[in-house]
Amino acid sequence: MQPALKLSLDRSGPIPSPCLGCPVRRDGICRVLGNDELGRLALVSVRRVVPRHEAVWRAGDGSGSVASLLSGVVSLSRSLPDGRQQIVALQFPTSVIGSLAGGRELETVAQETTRICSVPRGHFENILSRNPELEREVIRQIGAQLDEARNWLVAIGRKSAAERVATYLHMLVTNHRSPQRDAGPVEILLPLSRGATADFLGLTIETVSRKMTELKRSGIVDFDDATRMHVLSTDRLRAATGDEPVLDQPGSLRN
Amino acid sequence: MQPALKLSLDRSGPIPSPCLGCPVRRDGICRVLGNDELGRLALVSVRRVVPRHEAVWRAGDGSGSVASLLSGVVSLSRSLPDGRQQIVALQFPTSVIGSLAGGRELETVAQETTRICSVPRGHFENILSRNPELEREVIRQIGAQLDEARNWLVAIGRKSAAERVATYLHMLVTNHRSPQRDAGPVEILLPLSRGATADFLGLTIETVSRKMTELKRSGIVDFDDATRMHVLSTDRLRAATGDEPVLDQPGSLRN
DNA sequence: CGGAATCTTGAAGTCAATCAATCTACGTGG
DNA sequence: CCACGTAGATTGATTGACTTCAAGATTCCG
Repeated sequence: MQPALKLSLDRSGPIPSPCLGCPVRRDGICRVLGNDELGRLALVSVRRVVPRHEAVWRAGDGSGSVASLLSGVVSLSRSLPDGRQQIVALQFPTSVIGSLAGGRELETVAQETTRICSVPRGHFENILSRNPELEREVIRQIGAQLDEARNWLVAIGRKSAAERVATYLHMLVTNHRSPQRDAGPVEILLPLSRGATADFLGLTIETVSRKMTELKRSGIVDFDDATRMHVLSTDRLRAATGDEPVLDQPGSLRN
Repeated sequence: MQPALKLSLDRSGPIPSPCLGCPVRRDGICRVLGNDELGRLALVSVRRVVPRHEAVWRAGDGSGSVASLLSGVVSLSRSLPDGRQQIVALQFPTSVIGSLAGGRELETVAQETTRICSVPRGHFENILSRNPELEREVIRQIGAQLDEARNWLVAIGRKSAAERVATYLHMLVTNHRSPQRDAGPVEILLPLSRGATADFLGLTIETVSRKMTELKRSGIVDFDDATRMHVLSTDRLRAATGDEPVLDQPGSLRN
């Protein structure tokens, strides 16, 4: 990465009020904008709270918007005509969702109570074309999403059910405590219902449930209830994902 | 899309000689460059022929390049430490491959004799930062690849073996005769071996072979040999992909 | 022509799906 | 407050699709 270019030379002006104390100000896509552009963006942006299990927007709702995820978790999914469904991505805060390139029609559903900061597509594209730094940031974001989609492709295509579940849980751990060093037990609230988990992992509800029970019985994780998980050994969980060369850690299951 | 902006006002100058008669000149990513920039790009570009089944480059070969596919077919794949492999994308001519955003280390292998036009990553990024139109084109490309990866995620995660094979064959048909209207039998040379097809579809060689035989026995396609296919009914093939609402076409199999 | 890959085909085995209860959590209203 | 109803989750029994194992058949190339 290079030092910021001088193209948006308008770092002047006050921070627009809606953006003051925005939870995503530091890591979101808007961080590359000067206060001036940020102000223009803030003028057309709308904050919205989407309750758990409600659609953020419908698969093909015309014009479309681009939004930043402020909090919560959102699933992007696609269905076959006979109803089979696959979640193709989970989005966590600071991610951008909506009609950015690709334009594939994806069902976008809040899996937790979710707050977004939404901008009409046209406005976003205007600001985009004026801010090369923003364009590079968009490329970085889409690239990261492509990378992730391909990683899941490997998981869904080649991993066993147990490995997929472990991979999902391990991803939650990684997302939770960013790049922090591992250590003691972590408590994590699973954002997805068993059904959504199944749709994400290309499995059935029953299989997901069974594999979670196995992970629990083998002492890798524990559950207070269906959504409250304790990770007892991050190492063994990672070993169960199939992503690491096995060091013959006893108890690592692959079925 | 908007009419070309006046930013690269240097459409002047002669077409650089290597680009004269380039098979990708019209549809490749370079089409958005003026002759001036194109000339600079041509100076640092290298054409290369990669024989079937050879690596275009290795998973992590340092600096990296960005290349346009001139002809042939390339697979991008990722492996688990125990050797299980998944092809995460097939790339056809006009596509860009290499270290563009995402940066995930992917094994890149020619599945047919393949010609590429390659540029060192640094040079490409320089030209990229000078040409907003090129940046927008890159966003478009990555977005399309994201879209495709997600489509395959649905296929691998939720479709039966028979549907996956049909989807693959149908994709080849679609790629072959661009958006042309369907009609009589088409002959298509399968670019992937059975093994590579299995790695692409998340199946085994045997299952791929069996499903192809079933497709043949049901009269949807025919094979002269393992790689020379005749599509007898594009409609029934499409029906077999699972992507279309079924109109109760007799003979459409889903097992 | 011969030998090695690659592909096809068959038989047996296994993992995950399906079918079917049961259990738990939660919200509503009596 | 507890009975009741519903939705989600777990658990068990069985089925079935795909894999694995094992021969053959075919193609490719020296």
